[in-house]
Amino acid sequence: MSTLKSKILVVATDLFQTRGINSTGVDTIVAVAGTTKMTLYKYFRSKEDLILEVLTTGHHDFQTWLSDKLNTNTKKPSEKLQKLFEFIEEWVTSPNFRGMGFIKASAEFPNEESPVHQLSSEQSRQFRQYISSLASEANIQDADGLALQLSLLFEGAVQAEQMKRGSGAIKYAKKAAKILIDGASTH
Amino acid sequence: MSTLKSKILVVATDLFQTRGINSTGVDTIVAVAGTTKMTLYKYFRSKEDLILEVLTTGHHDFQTWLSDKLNTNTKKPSEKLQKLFEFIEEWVTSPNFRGMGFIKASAEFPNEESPVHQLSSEQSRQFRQYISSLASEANIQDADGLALQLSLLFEGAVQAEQMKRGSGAIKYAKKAAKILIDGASTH
DNA sequence: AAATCTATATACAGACCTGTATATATAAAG
DNA sequence: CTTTATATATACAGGTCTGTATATAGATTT
Repeated sequence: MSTLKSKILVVATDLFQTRGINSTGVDTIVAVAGTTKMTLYKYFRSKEDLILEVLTTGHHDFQTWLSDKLNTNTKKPSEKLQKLFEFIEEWVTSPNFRGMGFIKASAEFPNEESPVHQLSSEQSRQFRQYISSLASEANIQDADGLALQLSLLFEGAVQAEQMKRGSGAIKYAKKAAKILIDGASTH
Repeated sequence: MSTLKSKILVVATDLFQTRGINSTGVDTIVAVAGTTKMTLYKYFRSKEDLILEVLTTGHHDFQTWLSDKLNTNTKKPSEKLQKLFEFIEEWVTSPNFRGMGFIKASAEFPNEESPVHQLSSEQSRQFRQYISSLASEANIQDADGLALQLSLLFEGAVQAEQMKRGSGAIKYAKKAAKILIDGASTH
């Protein structure tokens, strides 16, 4: 991938997260990236295309990082679920953290017909599905229910952490997750 | 309050919730409300003023409804905390439910200098504070911690319910809340 | 050295948005 | 009936945004 294209993606990810997607014009993006609109529109057909690619890249990076981390550091399925929020905390508090795109995107694009809404909604569903599969492997009865609860904690904590770095929300989310996982495991 | 003004407020609340705040122009609001821009700008100095009033009204309505409900239906402090999510579920699943304004607003206005961001952030803090006071009265040690956890569940569930009515998220949030409250009460 | 590819600089069309100005209707009150 | 207050209709100024058109500079290849 061209260095300019990836530079634009990085800058857009950052600006979308800190200033909002709709409030960030392409002029601002190219100015910060140190290029021009002509170049941006060479690599992305439209701003919507850029948004979709930012979302796709961010989600892919997160999912890859998380499943790698889980697969290399744990063996037993039950352990994976327990370690999940450990790694999420690590991700969220890392300097590379630029927020979870789909959380903000679904709020800024509430129209269900919007491709941006559809993608972010799909990514949210995928992540919940991933948690649910971990819960299933750990022999938890209501895997979908637990996955939904954990995703509520996750999305809430990420949003809080986005709004105010070092809010500590993720710490309490982790504690809550442990309690919920333990509760769901016993019956 | 003039009927036209309240009509504009109701319509704006609805459109902000379903289409997003930034994506809803004042032309659309007055068209749906059956009036004109001149009238809107008579009652609201600017669109930002309208947004702030929508937020204030919505939050006030919710807080009033909730504390009334808690005060009339329960006596013991510990009961209030237990009943909290019962009533929240009732609120969220009621036909009148038009979402919690501050959740969406804080996502659409991430700039900390924005008055809209400041108000929505303050409302989120106030609600958390209210939960914390309930927890304190129920003699829970880490009242702030539990309040943060419950607010994560609440905000996550409301957002999920906003995005897809009847998602059932609030039901699982309620179950999770019960577990967390019980856990925090025993030690 | 000539041709080609990539990025820049700049201007602009067309759309949309907020907020205001002006003129008109309607209805209540003196 | 006349005055006054309230709402409408409509047009528009000024700004911002996306996306494109045009001309130019630099660098690499032939």
